[in-house]
Amino acid sequence: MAARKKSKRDRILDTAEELFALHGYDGVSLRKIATGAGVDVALANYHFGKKLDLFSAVFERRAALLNDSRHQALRDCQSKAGKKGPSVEQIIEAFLRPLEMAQETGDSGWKNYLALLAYINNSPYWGRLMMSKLFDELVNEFIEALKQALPQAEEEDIYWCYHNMSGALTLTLAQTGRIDTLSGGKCLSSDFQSAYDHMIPFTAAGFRKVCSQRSSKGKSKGAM
Amino acid sequence: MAARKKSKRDRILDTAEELFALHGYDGVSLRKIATGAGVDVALANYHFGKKLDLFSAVFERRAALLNDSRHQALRDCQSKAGKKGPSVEQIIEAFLRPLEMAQETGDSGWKNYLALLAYINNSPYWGRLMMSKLFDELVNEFIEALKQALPQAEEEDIYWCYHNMSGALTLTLAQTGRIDTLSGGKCLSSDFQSAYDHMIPFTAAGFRKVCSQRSSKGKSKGAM
DNA sequence: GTCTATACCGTGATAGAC
DNA sequence: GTCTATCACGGTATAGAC
Repeated sequence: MAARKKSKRDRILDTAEELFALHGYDGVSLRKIATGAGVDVALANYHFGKKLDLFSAVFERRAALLNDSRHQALRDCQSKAGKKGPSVEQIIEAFLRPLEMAQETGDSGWKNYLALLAYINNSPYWGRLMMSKLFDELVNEFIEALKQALPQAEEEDIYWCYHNMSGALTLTLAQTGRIDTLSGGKCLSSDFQSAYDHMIPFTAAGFRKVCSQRSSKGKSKGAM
Repeated sequence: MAARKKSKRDRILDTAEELFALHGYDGVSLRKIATGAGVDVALANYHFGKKLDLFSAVFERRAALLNDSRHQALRDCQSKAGKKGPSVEQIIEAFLRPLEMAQETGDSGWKNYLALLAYINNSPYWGRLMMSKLFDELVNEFIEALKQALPQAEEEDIYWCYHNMSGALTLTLAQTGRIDTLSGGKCLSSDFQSAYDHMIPFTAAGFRKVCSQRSSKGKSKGAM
């Protein structure tokens, strides 16, 4: 590992990323971060200011890279698909596979970052505060593509399907090991390929089902 | 509200439930809980012992009730279905609707409890520690029923589908308001009926898709 | 038995001295 | 960049009031 070649600043970010992902914002002290990174307590403050600013710095560090690779995956599948546009499956593939690839790099930093993303996205407090600024633009691109792939769909249905997909993804990113226990070891949270190979057809089928039946909202809607 | 009629002990549990759901275990102090409940700091200690024990007490308080109503819903749909057994849709309905009903009681305690469940289930730390003891038995009943409804399915596929369903549910329970923002107010986290009316066909379609195609594990499997 | 007041002592975030 | 002081906050135990 070239870990010891990293600057102290980067080691603080890496350690903070790991600990915040595991214990959340309040479960981690600057002292533990400093100890883990092998630096003095005050250095985090010197580089990043307040604890909250360090948290934001960690969250922002990899966001642009992630958005770029997902954006690029969408563009690729769109140009491959030509004028008719990509299918639901292809769009979802573009939305999800870059995350699998990030988790599968040997770099545990990406695994930790994505677990942190899961923590933030699932939190009523942090989700409201921090998700929109970094991820709305990208998500809206995908929502637009999905609307075009499902032209008969009601807008609300698309958003609810996206919500369900996002939930499945979030739990996958969180790496809780729950599926390991439930399945008696037959499935593993750490088996990313299996996770995404199942998640993609699962969510695509959900989109197709919900968005093909006219108005699944339960109320009395008429037209087919 | 009959809130002022509650015992101090119950007010501590209610306040702890609300604050833990919003801020997580470490984001809440016993002093804030005491203040919120209108009691002395030491009273939580008197009734529940350590902070961790209070956390567990909150988590355990409604678990049996919840398990009972879901268990009953499964039994009901099984006896209604007769010898052929219930469909995937009916089983998922039995798994999810009791949660919608709990969220829709005027009692905000259930909403808070289920948001806390989302926090715990999505946490790599707490999930490992606390989910199995209270919920494995019930989940395994449902997994068994699903296996019977999808006899051609590989066991791993069932578990991965359950994982995806659990993720969609978890994000719904968390009440993050993210869908409100993304949809520009067209969909609301607080609109439980819409949430479950979409989640049920979405996840059922996912189960059917993944569990009908022989082995979606990606490797070179032949048939279908 | 239920509850309050209070004390203890560790931990934490942050700022200022070096 | 680093070390150290400060000062608030937090978990918990105890003594005793009601």
